[in-house]
Amino acid sequence: MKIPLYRQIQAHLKEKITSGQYVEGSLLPSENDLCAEFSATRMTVRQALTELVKEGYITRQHGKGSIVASIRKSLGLLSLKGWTEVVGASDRHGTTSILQGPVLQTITEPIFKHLLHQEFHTEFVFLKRLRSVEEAPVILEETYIPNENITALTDEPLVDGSLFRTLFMRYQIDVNSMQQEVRAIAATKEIAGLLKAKVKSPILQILRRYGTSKEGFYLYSLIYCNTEKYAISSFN
Amino acid sequence: MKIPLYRQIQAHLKEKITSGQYVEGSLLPSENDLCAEFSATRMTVRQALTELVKEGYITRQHGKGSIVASIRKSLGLLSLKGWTEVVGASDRHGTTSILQGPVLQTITEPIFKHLLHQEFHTEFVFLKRLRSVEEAPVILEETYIPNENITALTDEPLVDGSLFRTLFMRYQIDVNSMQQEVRAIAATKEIAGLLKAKVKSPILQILRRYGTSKEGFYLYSLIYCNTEKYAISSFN
DNA sequence: AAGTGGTCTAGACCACTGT
DNA sequence: CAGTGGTCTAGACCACTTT
Repeated sequence: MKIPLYRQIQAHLKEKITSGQYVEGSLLPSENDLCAEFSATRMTVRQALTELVKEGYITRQHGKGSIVASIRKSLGLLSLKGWTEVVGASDRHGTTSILQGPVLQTITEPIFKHLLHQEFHTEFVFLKRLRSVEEAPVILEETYIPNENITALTDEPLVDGSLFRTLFMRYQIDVNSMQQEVRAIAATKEIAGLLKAKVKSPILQILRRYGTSKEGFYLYSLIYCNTEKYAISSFN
Repeated sequence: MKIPLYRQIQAHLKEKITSGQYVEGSLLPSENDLCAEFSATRMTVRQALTELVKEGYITRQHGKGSIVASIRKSLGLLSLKGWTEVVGASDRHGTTSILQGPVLQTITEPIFKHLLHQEFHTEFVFLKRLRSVEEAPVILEETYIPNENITALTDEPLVDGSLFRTLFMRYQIDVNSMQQEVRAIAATKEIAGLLKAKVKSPILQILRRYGTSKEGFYLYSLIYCNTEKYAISSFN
C-alpha cells in the first residue's frame, strides 16, 4: 500500500464528517474502536486524529472523546462577522446570487499577475457571485478556476450552491490552504452599484489564492467587501 | 514532574532557536541525538518536533533533518507585502518609531468592547507605534497590554525594539494565537496626518486580540494601514 | 553505506470525564 | 467505577538524502 495507514483513516473520517454521517457536535468512535476497525495501534489512530484537529474538523476532550467541530469554517480564514450570528447556524438569511457564470474565459485582471501560478492566458472557469445578509449586499466575489478537465462545472448547478463542496464531491478536490492580500480601496462606480455603497467609499479588497489537495491546482478569487456593517474576521 | 517531557523538549529547542543558538537555516540535532540528550524515545522527541513545525519554528526534510525556519513570522498572520522583499530579510530599511508610551492607561476605544476579555476599565500598558518603509509611514499601531505585573515595561526599553520579544525574554510570555477583525474605513484627519494620506482616503483597519502562553492573558491592537503601496498578506 | 526522518507495532501508566 | 484521551517506552522496517 502506498498511502500511509493514518492518511487512510484520516480520509475515511473526513469523508464521514463532510458527508454528514458524523453529525456536528457528536462524538467520533473512540481511539480503541478505531484501532479495532482499522487493525491499527493507538499511535497510528492518534496521528490521524491529530491531523483532523489541525485541519479543524474535530476537537478533542480528555476523558470524553473526539468531537465533530462546529461549522467547517472555510479554513478559518474569512468568516463574516455576524454572518452566522445574524443569520443562524446554517446561513439561511444569508443569500448568494450568481451574477455571472460559471463560464469559460481568460483572466483579465492584471492584479492577479504576481500570485498567479498558471500562465496568464490559460483558460479559466469564471464565476461572479454576490453575497447578501438580510437583503443587503455585502460581498462581491469573482472566482477563477483553471480549466483542468472541470468543464462540467459550467453545465451542472453547484452542489448546495457551494463551489468548494462541488469540487470535493465531483472531483475529490479538497481546498486546504490559502494565501491572500488585503487592501482598502475606494469604491468604483460598478462596485459601489453592486454593493449599494457610495462611489469612493472605503471597500475591502481581498486577492486570494487557494491551494488544494490536487498538486499544483489553485483557485483564485478577487473579493470586494462592504465593511460598513460587517467586518471580516479571522482566527488563529 | 508535572510538565510532559515533550513539552520540556519543545521549550528547550524553542529557547535555543529564539536566542539564536540554533541559527536560521541550520539543522537541529537529529531525533536520535535528542533521544539520547533527553533520555526519551523517538516518539516523544517527534511529538516535540511536530509541535515546533506547527508553530512555524522549524521545517523538516526527509533524509536530511529539522531545519530552523526563516523569520519567526508573527504567526503567519500579518506580513507587509514587500516589507521583507523591499527591506531585505532582516527588516532594516523598515523602521518603527514609538509615538507614545509605554504608559499606563485605560482603554478608551469603545470599538474594543466586544472582543475584550478583561474589564473595560482595568489598567493597560499603552503603546503607539508608527511603522515606515523607506521613510514612508505605512502602519499605525496602538497596542494595549493588561497590566498584570508587567509595569516594568514602562521603565526599560524594548528588547530589540520588539514588544513580543520583550514579553518572551522578560516574562516568558509567548504570543501564540490571534483573532482579528478587518475593515475598510475612511481616513480621519489624525490618521491621515500620521500616515501621510489624504483625509477620507481608504484605510485598512485591523482590530486584533493576541492569545498567549499565559492562560487568560491577551494583548489588544488597533491597527491602521495605508495600503496604497503595500498590501497586507497572510498565509494558510 | 550511513544517517536521517516517516510510519507503525504492542504494549504501559496516568489524568480526566462520565455514571 | 469503566471508558476516554494524554503521555511514554522500546523496539522495527522503510524511504529519502548525503557521502
